[in-house]
Amino acid sequence: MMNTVAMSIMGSKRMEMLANVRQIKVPKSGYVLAERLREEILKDTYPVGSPLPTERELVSATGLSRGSVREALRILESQGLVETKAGRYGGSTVSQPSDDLLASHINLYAKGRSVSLLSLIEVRLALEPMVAQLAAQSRTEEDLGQLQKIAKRLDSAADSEVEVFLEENANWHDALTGASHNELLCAFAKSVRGLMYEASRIENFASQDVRRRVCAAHHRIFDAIAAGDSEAARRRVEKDLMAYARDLEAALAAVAKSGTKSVSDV
Amino acid sequence: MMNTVAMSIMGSKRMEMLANVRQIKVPKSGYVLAERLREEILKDTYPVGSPLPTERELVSATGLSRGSVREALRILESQGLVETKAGRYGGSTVSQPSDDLLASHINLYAKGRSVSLLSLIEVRLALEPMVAQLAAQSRTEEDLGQLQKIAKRLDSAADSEVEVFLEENANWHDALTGASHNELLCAFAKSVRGLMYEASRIENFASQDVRRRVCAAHHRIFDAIAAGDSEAARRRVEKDLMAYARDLEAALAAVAKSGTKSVSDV
DNA sequence: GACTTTTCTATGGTCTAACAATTGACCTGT
DNA sequence: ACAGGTCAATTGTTAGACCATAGAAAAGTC
Repeated sequence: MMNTVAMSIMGSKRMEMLANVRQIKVPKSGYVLAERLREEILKDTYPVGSPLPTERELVSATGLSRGSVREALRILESQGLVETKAGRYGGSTVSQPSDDLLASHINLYAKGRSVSLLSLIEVRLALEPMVAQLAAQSRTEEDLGQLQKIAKRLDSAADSEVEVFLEENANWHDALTGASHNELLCAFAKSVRGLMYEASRIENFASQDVRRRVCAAHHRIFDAIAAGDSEAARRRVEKDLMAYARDLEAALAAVAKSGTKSVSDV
Repeated sequence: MMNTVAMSIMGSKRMEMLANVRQIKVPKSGYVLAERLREEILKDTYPVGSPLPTERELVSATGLSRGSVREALRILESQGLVETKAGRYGGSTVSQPSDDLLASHINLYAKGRSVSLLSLIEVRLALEPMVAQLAAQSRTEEDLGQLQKIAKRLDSAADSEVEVFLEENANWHDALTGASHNELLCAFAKSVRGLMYEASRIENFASQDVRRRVCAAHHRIFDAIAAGDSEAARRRVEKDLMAYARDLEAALAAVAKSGTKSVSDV
């Protein structure tokens, strides 16, 4: 037993210690390994395709079990940093995160958080005018050829199947985005466009009238980009996008009387 | 043995079949489970915090081994869709991908692909003017108070330690970004800013002169946002950012004679 | 010699079984 | 009322085995 004086002293000592120890975080072994490997990979001394140690080598190097090693590899794989192949001469290799992977993470974020359609439009309104501006500055002859080829297909699809039109329209936008020659901007723009596409296709929104207007708009944008007039390209895209946003808003108001539309309502 | 006639018949049959089977992809079991759970989670019928089945329940429900189930959970965890806690009454629960998680994936993309500093500036130039514009439209009184508080601390840090200044500057930008009340735009802007911060702090770029100019710029932006003048806010940010880009370019040109600067050179 | 086919084998993919560590609820004594 | 101990369900981790895959290399065939 202890008297009250001793206890109060201990109490104060405890307080002192508490201030120094704080929260202790004991990470799981798989995450620790993933972290180490990630650092090593990002040091950039290993070109894409370089082989990582085999699972069994990692086991003996780390002292962990194969299960933990494999969990680490799954984490890195879903971050796009490694790829794994089975079979002899298989194994894990260093990889670069793909556009699609980043887009899928952005999608998960937007869907998981039920981001509103309005927010998506705002983001698109931030990205796409810049895309057009950069495309006007950086486009190659090949970019122009590609755009023109798709525009042709798109024109002929304007009067037929909606599905085909929508797909070719997506292709056209992807080609335009690619012409900006900015990977990150590209990845952002593509995934936001994909999200809006999902959210708006349900509405049966693309009437023939709308489709004709879209084609006309594309031609004007193309001309500005072909001429290298970045200011005109930006303004055109901005204007068209705002018109699109108004149309979409009107269509939604007509259809839905039930709360805010969000990307998860698909 | 078989005669040549029979063989040629078989040959043609083989061709027919080939056209129908195509490429067969055998996915790993963990990924299949992750996919199913992801769909279920995204159906949005489960609020954040809902418990998933325990690992052993998943084992008996799917017929997979615990290892495969755990790999599936690690995948979902690194996508921010579930959180897992140990202990009794622990287990996995539905979660929303956090801003930070999305930012970290964007960072991995940019670092893994060695995105150039120029590209980052371009993306920022797309995002931040829109952030300011939206902030001017949507800012609450609380947002303004927060901004002003941080601006005060920033002003007093302008003449002292660079580190403190940089941190408060980041805080100010985060507060501004938050005032736009657009989660996705927020997440984009924050991570791109973080990447540029990393890439530019090395350069010892924030001279006292620069710091003073930054503070003055912030005040002007604040005034526009407080007044609700979205056009002015947008123009100001755009102008300041372009000035910043020029300064940065000059500083880099002065320092580095060696190739293109990229975010991986840290 | 140029080609198919077979065999070989290191690698990831999967399963089983067990034990350790964790942690919130509950009980118990004071 | 409350500090501490006990309990039990759950994740964390390991060990060992076997299966499936897929390139290389060897063997066979024309």
